Amino acid sequence: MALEHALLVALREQPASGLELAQRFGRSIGFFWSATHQQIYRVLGRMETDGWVRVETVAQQGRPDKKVYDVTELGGTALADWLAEPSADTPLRSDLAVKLRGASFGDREAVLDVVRARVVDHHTRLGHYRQLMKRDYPAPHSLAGLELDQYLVLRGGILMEETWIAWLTEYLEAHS
Amino acid sequence: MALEHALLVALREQPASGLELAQRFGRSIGFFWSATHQQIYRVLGRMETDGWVRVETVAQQGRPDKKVYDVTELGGTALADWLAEPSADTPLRSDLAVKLRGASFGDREAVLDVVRARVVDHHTRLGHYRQLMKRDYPAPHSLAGLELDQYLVLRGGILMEETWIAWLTEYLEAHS
DNA sequence: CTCACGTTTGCAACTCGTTGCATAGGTGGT
DNA sequence: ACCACCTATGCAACGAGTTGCAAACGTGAG
Repeated sequence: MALEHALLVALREQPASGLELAQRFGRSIGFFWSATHQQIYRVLGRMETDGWVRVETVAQQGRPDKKVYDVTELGGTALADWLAEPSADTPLRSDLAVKLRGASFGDREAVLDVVRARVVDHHTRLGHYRQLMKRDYPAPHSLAGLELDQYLVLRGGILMEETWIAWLTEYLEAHS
Repeated sequence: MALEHALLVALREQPASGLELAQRFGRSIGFFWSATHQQIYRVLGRMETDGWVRVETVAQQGRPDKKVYDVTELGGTALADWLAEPSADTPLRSDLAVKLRGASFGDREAVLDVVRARVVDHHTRLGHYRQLMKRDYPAPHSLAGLELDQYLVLRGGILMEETWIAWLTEYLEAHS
């Protein structure tokens, strides 16, 4: 699918090793895409044989060598092509929504507890995002290009978290 | 993951055949969970061997027989158990977000076109949801139990669509 | 020196989801 | 009769994602 392309975007922003990519995915890009290190290694290998990335082994002090990947010209055009493709919108895949809908068929109070726990999660994440926002983009109106895009994606993460909280709160209030 | 449980919820609402389930997933429950008929057939088969559902072959006039599935007691308790489990929140997995972030590395105008197309999609879907809302739940405050839950999930679908539109609109405006 | 620990890379097995195709019953047109 | 089409069920193959484990390298503690 498109983990390839997510990696291309990440590597164009900054060349990195597999593990560094995995860590970055836990942060910024990971708002909208996640991947484990095993998956990343496998895909990087495939991308290397396809000639989308080149690799350079870098010695480190006090640590094993790392293999730093960078995007080739071929990879760059593959990315540009993909960016221009129409993208089908993926249905949400939320198991929590299924639980909300099915609450009548189990212990409703237990489901409400599950929902309350998730509200806490979303608040935590939202707090984290807002902190990033304040730290990295204190003056959004002066941004342009890559930085503006990064800001806008973080902004989307915040909007999504706020929506989850609003929705789940509405659910809890309707059932109280 | 939890397609099993989504099917249990659907079948508890109304026993159905595989194809009917696939069609319903294109609608109501499908706001937050989708599945093709092949996948549904496979999972229904597994659920039958596990004793979660029972099956009854129903003759129809002018059509091939269909196999109507219903939830067993064992399936009911499996569902109730799952409903009470905490549910980890799934990262969003949106390839559009990756494109937004990577737009600098390709043709920005092309990416904006992709975004505009998606805004249209979301508007279409939102219109559809609002129509369902008006038709099926004209008086939300009088709802309770299963119907209230169904209403609230549809409500969530609407909130999500509105958020997508708001976000993508903000993106377009920032780049104009 | 050895052992526990952390880092980086990687393999293997499994599950889940998608795509393409196949089969079988039935309708209606020519 | 034949063909095109719809409904309903299903198989097989592939690709994507997850989980558990392992190997290789280095540091620091005892």
